[in-house]
Amino acid sequence: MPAKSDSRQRAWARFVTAQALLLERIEAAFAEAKLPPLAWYDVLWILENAREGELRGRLRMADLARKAVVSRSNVTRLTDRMEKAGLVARFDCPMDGRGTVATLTPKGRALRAKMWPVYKKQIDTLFGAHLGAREAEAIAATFEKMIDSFKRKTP
Amino acid sequence: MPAKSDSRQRAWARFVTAQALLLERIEAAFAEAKLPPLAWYDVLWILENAREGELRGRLRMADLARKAVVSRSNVTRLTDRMEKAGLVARFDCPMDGRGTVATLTPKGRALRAKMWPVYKKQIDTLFGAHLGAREAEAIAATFEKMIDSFKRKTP
DNA sequence: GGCCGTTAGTTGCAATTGCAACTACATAGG
DNA sequence: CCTATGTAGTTGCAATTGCAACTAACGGCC
Repeated sequence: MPAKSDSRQRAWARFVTAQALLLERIEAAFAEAKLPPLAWYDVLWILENAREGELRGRLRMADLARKAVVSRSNVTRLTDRMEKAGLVARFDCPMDGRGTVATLTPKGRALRAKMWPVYKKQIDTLFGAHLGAREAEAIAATFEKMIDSFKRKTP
Repeated sequence: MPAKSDSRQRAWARFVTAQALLLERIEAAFAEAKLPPLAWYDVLWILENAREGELRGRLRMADLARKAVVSRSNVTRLTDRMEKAGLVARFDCPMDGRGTVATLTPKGRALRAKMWPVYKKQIDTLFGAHLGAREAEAIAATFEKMIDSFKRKTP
């Protein structure tokens, strides 16, 4: 955002600011409801939707890290805390002696279900309310392009 | 992002993921160029563009915090580090004995100028390249709406 | 089979962050 | 004028985070 910024740069600036504001508010909403932070929700959701994988609901730590967009060491600690809270379980990977797989426990599944309405409400009022259906699709498609192109560069 | 997610929720999910990936890459680009993190750039840029204000290039700490979307305590530490690095200076606010104002030093201005090309390159290739001019304007306008509506709720 | 370069995950350590408590000052009301 | 209430900024402390170093184990190759 220099003095003369074109529309793309303005879009970037708003993009960053909007997300910072909304995430702040979402975290606050979780905290008010005495629920864990968004990062936990992400992990729970990723694990819950990992059933398509080869390992039926189990996910390698590195895959979890990639999907949640956090560092591997961060996933380790995150999983530590969530395991201590009884939300996920870790097992040795059957195919790879070095590997570890994480799964959701029933308690973890229940917590995700409890967190979702709180999350959804924030998404709807802060984000969705400002988007037409067509616009939402366009934005989803555009960002998906960015994500794909990014991953193509860093596989 | 539940099982049946409408387009707005998908848009939100992509929005969050895209930003996490891009910010990660941008920080890496700054680090590779031996430059400070993005948070420093933000502060430098905000201060450089604060000349419009009543205080001519000086900004109250709380205003800086609001514009950078960080907590007040965080602004204090951030400013501490940047002051130690000679990039900003702090003075007592003339209008308010409790207040402090921050300004850019020449060195700070120079650093921002040096960081911008690195930042711009990342924005252009990771973000701008996937946006048509019209689309960029739409996105900028939409996110601006979100930000404004948000601030109206929390003034 | 045994060695070598890679990869998976964890851990130590230092840096960043947020929340809550605190000090200093400002402003309103009596 | 003086007290009461609120605000600005900083700081202590605990939690989260990333980077780099480490260990264990895979896979190719001789």
